[in-house]
Amino acid sequence: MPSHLFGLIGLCLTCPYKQHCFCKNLLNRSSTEIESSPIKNVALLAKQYLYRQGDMNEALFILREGWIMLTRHSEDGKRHVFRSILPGELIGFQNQLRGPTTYSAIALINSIVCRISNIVDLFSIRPELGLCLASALACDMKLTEMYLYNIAHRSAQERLAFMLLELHHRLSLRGLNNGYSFKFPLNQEDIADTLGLTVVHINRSLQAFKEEGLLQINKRELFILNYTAISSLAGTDFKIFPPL
Amino acid sequence: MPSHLFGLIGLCLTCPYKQHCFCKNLLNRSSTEIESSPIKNVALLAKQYLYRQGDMNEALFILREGWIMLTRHSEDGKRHVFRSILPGELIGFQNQLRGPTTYSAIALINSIVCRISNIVDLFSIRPELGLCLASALACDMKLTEMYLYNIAHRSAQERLAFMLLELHHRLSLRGLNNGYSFKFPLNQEDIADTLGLTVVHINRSLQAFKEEGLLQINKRELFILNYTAISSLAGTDFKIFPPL
DNA sequence: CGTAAAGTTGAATTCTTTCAAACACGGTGG
DNA sequence: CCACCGTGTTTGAAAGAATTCAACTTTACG
Repeated sequence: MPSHLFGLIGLCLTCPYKQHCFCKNLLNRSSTEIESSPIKNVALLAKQYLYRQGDMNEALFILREGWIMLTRHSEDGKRHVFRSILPGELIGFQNQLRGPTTYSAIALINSIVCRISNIVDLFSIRPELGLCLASALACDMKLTEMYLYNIAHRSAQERLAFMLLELHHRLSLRGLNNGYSFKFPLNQEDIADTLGLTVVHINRSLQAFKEEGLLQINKRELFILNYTAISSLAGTDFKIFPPL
Repeated sequence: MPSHLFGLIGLCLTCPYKQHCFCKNLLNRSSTEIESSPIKNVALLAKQYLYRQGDMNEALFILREGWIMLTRHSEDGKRHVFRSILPGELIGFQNQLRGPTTYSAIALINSIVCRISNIVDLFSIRPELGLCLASALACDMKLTEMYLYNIAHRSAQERLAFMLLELHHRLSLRGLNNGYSFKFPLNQEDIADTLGLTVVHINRSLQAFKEEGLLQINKRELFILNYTAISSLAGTDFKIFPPL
């Protein structure tokens, strides 16, 4: 491929998660018709911020490898984790809206993101991307709404069961699970801040699960031992979250 | 205007909330270049459903007049209100994703919605709409995230203050307020189900506000008497939600 | 091996829910 | 015009879920 074409599609063709990316429908076209585009990979170390709440950020990002969390800090010191971003997922479009970013993006483990710096150009060259983007956002919205529902109306154990299975489901769609177990880089405080509970309470809930033989955690790997039981607590059929 | 052009732009030109609609950027163009499109108005009576959770719904809707709530019922009888839809706002795009609708849309008062039935055609004729749509979804997302944060981390009175000012803000952007007061068709159960609290507790919180002279409710109209006090409880600067 | 970060435990407190009953109000029909 | 009915609002008391605070233990890591 000529080097001036190394851009959107050039990088995408080598992306291991291209089938989960919002732009996947464009990949069916011949790549030679695609213009070069200001896209490049960025590496992040564990605990490094991609951007911070309050920044004026212009770019769009897609996670290629790793695990990113979207977090919001409030004046009174509380933190909320909006969601975990898994490979193939898109972040940063919200920053296109007027005003500074309302949340931070932080890598939990070493990660690689694909950075699209000039969105306006990209969308003027390929307006069909707009609809792809809208679909990706609608998926995020659906997920966020499910968290909203769970946090608003359900008990600590139910929320926890929902979250763990939700992550398992999303990882499975990407082949990032190992049957009923998966790499789990979140600590108990991250879980607490995702579910609107305290670390202490998450700790007790997790222990209850372990004592009842529902799951096990070992060296940042989570093993679901009794899927049926956790699933009935979670109370959600994850088929409502099909792949993009 | 020739009658075959009475479609997207024909209806839109007469829409009182066109400046708040996701498609507003297209209205700057000459309307004669726009093809006819399968768009029409639909009237809803109070308490009538626009669509129901579980339906296979294909259309996109924009509220022209009235007040719609997006609700989700769970098997155990609980209800969650995701959000109130105000004139100019878009709903139903999520239904484009595979699978049945995950929530219902119900009119609280008599309403009129604009129905766009063939989305695929519309977006193939006007691909730029995709980006407009994505921006509208990003706004919804931002709002939903703020509710998520409030519900997950803050007290009943704080959530309530947030919700009332959030509605006041969004209504103000549309000129649907009357200074510090506005038409308020929600009952206490609707508020409770939006905030993840019980009616009883909402009742007590509202009374506390009334006793301290912060607000007053009269014949479905809400009067904010002490904006500063409620605002400090709400703890949010609504400038983060600019018009589209 | 020593320090910092993460996880665990108990007891007391607080906020919210639950349950049950009463009240207010608007609309309808006799 | 009044009695009645349903929906929505109000009130009290007891129970429950999660938080707070403070201390202790374990794990990770240079």
